[in-house]
Amino acid sequence: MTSATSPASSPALLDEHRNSPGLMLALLGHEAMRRLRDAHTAKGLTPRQFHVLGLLHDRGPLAQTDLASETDTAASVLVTQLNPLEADGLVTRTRDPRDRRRHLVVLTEVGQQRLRAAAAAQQEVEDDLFRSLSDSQRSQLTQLLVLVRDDLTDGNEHCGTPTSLDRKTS
Amino acid sequence: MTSATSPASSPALLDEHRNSPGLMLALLGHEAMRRLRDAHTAKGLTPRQFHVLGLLHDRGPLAQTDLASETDTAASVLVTQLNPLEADGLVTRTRDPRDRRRHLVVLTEVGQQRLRAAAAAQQEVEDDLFRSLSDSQRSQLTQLLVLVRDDLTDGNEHCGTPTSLDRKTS
DNA sequence: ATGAATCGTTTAGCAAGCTACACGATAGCG
DNA sequence: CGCTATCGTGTAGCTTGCTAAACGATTCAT
Repeated sequence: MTSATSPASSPALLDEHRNSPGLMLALLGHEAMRRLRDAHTAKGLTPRQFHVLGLLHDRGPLAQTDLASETDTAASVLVTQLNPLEADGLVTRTRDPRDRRRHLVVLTEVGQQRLRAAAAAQQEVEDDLFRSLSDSQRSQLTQLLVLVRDDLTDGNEHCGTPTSLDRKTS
Repeated sequence: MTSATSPASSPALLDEHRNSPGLMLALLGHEAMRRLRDAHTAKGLTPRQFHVLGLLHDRGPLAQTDLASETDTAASVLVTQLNPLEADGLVTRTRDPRDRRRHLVVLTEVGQQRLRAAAAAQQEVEDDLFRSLSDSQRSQLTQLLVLVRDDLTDGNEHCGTPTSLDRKTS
């Protein structure tokens, strides 16, 4: 009988991990994503669609290939995101006169409105998420997250991290 | 050279949101979860299984109902997590003499070893995630995340947030 | 003009995670 | 004794998000 009812040997592993930044980041991030997603779907958009609209807003008309690479989605997936957008008139697809294989995706007026509405909803969610923080705490958190993200994306995009990045399968 | 076809009206929405704490939290959390998950599966555990083992470690033998409620999983799901654990000898199921309907789930020696190994791997992942932060920055981040989490779980478990919690179906 | 490559699209299929329901075994109440 | 509730289990099905492969249309090099 190893340890019937006595967690004798080692100190509480779980409680120690409960406040570990990694786990909290993962868990809170999950909750945050859930809420953001809900905010967007309430406006009739998937997160990906929001991302696409944002890209079009900031960069002007783009071909689908560009959108696909920017948003890191397979072309075949992107199509399924664009179809409802076009059907709802948030976006138009017109053939690129220079290269008639391409579809230029253009953000419409209605699309801009929806984008703004969704962005506002997202802002609300965010304010609610961090309502427990003071302004300075919130910007502190932002700064720290920026540091972590920039480090990670650097490691990702430059070469690959020494430790254990490019793990695809298995 | 702003843009090809004039996103004239409003300022860059996307770039503004790129550094928003909510989005970063969601994205980084996603990445963190992916890495933690990978660390655990490399040790042959699902995150849930890790959670279960941790609970057993800290609280001693538990009945499945207790495990289910603690980990917030349906009983029928818990079973599918426990089966491989028992098959691998990380855990034993014995009938509770007091209530022979119950199965007392006990963490074995091997289970403890696996748990510790997985915990170590998780620690590694975490150190890698936050390698860009100094010690004080890291504990700052931890503190801020604790604040946010405690506020959120309070709102969740006490009553329900005023804004928009209990959204089940839509 | 012909063949190879590219862009967009469609469809089929997979995988993870979950819910819902039915079932056998046990407990406990009257 | 029966009736009802609980615990653990298995199974069937759904959803979401993805990958892979095939295809028509177009471009481009030769």
